[in-house]
Amino acid sequence: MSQTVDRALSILPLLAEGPADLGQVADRLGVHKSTALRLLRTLHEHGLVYRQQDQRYRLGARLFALAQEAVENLDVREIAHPHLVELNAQCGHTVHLAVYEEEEVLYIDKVESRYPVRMYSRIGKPVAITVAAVAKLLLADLSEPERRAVAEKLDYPMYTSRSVPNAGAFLKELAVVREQGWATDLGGHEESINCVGAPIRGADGRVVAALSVSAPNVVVTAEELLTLLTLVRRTADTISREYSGTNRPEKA
Amino acid sequence: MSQTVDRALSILPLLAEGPADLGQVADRLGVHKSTALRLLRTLHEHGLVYRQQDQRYRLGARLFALAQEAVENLDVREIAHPHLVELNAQCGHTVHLAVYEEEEVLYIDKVESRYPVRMYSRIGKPVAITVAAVAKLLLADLSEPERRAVAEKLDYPMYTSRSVPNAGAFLKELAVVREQGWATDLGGHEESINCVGAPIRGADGRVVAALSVSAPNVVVTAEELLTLLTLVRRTADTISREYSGTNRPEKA
DNA sequence: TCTGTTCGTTGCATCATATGCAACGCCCGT
DNA sequence: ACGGGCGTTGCATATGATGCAACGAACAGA
Repeated sequence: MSQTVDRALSILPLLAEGPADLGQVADRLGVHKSTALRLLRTLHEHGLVYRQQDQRYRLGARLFALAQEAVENLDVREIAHPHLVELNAQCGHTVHLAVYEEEEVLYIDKVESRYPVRMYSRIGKPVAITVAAVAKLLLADLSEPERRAVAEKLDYPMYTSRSVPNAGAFLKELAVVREQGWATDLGGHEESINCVGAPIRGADGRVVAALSVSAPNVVVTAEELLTLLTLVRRTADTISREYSGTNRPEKA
Repeated sequence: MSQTVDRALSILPLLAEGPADLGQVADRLGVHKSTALRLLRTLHEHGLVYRQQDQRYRLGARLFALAQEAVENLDVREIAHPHLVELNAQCGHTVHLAVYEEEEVLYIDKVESRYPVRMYSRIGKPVAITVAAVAKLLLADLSEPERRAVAEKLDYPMYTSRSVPNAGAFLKELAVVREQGWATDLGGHEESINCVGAPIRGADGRVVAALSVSAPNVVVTAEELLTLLTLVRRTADTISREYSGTNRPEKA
């Protein structure tokens, strides 16, 4: 809506790909160098871009600080955190907390596994939306038309042979998840890793976040997965109760 | 330099404090509501702000994704990471990697302690600049006038009784660090935690990053700290060599 | 149910402001 | 010494951002 701001902001994803010099930025924006310069200067003043010694621009430090503050201000996260830690203490595996926003699912908290096997994931990182247990949980709660709309738009990368292959299969999976109130990812993202997840609901019953436990194939047998499931669901329910209690829902 | 962009970007730190509605944003920017609306809309289109159900604005998901991509593109981080993991494997404690940028020091990587005691820190979080070992290392490498300028500008919060109290003491400490080529934080941030750190240098000898090991007081005796020191320095030197080799310094 | 208030939204006329141009200066390589 | 590339600056133009005023919806109180 505001051309100037629009152009300025377009610079950020561009720099996220890697450092770029003034000319490159101007070209990719389709504007004159002097214009690009002024935009970059403004971004620089706000700390969003950083100028390295070779004069090329990179994304700047304030970006991290902002993302950091933002994530710390999420009330679900604050309430959930101690419970995630406890869950981790009980099962030892990696615990994730995720939310849905604007067609993306992203991790907002994580407690690392006690075991040497580590999952590659990071707070703020967009989740593999078509396969992750938390993603299924969050999307399953959308209205039927929304679910369809989103499912159609997604890509379905085959991380493994057990990844969800297409929109049809995904919608079917979402229906199951919606029905049963929990979700799994059985080697759909990484061959050797299974996850079990459960939804966290606000006072109005809508899913506001989802948590999951990720455990390596070798360690967790089918029965173990079942124990994990009950544990996970119990934790999620506890968080839901606490969240609904302390936190008035912002409108239904 | 660009008023419109400047105003738009001013909204971000404002929202970092917590969600705000249109009126609040307009007031704090000192502009008309319609103006604020257009700015927010533009930010929204780029995913930097998110509108929650109660219509208030929050910082958005893309912010995280951007910060994420940015940190992953740092080449020091990429090179250092395996060595940090190995260092962690050898000593078991939390390992941090940090860089200096625009008067801030921030963590860009972290390997968690094997022990249950966890430090509160997060990638992207600004470091307690006056006390952390990594901060001392990074600042010690600045030119003398720069050091003085920065030291004057800083606050010196007394996290503990052993925190660095003022600019004078800080500059003195930096001189020591500069001289000896390593740094410590002995309970200056958290009473019970000690850190040892060493600098990572580029081909031109300038410090490009710093790493540190953080260990709880009770576990690490004076002699143990010494073993950690040699281990830490060795790791840092290894990374320095690798970084200088593969990576032509961007100008001296 | 009606009324007053608050808050987000829209269209529009005005002019502040972002834009592109052209010229300059700098660094680097030849 | 010379030429090319790149970042930077000042300036005239008109584009596009701004504030206003009016509308509409949601809400509270009577």
